Amino acid sequence: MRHATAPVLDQVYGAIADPTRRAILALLAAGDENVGGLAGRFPMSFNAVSKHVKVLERAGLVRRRVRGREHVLRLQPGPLREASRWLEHYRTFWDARLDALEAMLVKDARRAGRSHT
Amino acid sequence: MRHATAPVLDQVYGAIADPTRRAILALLAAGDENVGGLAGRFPMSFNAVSKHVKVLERAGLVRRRVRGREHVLRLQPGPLREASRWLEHYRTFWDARLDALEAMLVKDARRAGRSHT
DNA sequence: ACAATACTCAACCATTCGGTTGAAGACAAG
DNA sequence: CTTGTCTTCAACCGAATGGTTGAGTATTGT
Repeated sequence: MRHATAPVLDQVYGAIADPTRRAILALLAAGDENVGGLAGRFPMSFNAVSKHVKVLERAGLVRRRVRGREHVLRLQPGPLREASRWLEHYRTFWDARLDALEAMLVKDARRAGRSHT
Repeated sequence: MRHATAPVLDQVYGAIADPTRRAILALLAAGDENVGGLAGRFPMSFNAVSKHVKVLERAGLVRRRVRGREHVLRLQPGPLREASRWLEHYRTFWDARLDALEAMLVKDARRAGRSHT
């Protein structure tokens, strides 16, 4: 159970931990945009948005294509797939583990009930 | 497409963005543990681990039950399910969006090919 | 009663983060 | 060529993070 991709996960989960960045991803899902197009939709400076985009880019969630003076951003689904797979895998694993634990507790409770009857 | 649960997501994704905390969750999946039991497995101080546990607790991923002088931690799957659902939902959505976009590009390329043949 | 154990709390430190402003660079349009 | 537009870069700021150490608080064991 080794995490060769741990740094990627760090970056991806770190990136989507911020609501502004999740919103940017949601906007980009509706179509490519340049930085200014995104910035207009947030109550913060252009530069702040530019920084958020850079974080998403470093996490591999967004690709930038420079076209003239505009930088057009496109969603990049690969890392998200990976992050989702990791979470989903562990979630089912943990769920199963906790279900088993609960079943065990129920069994114990039943035994205890029988013993003092 | 509203995010009523956004703060929860912030905390959960923020929590699992750290490799130490992911490792703690993995350990707890193998069974309940107290803080010291976890701390022994990491190359950092007891207090550092205690802090990580507190972060996981605040994110709702772990529940603490004080039993005498020991604090025994148990995995709490609820928030993880939520985080996983969110990611999975958006992932499929984004995948579909990008597939559609690619299909459109392919169609355009085909048209372009026909036009200059 | 005393010592050891399992913790938390508080202070501190360096680094990162999320935001700002101001400047400079690259391109477009007049 | 000059002006305006789209963007990055750099410096700065306050707050949060991830780590440390030191002290204090319960609880357990002798």
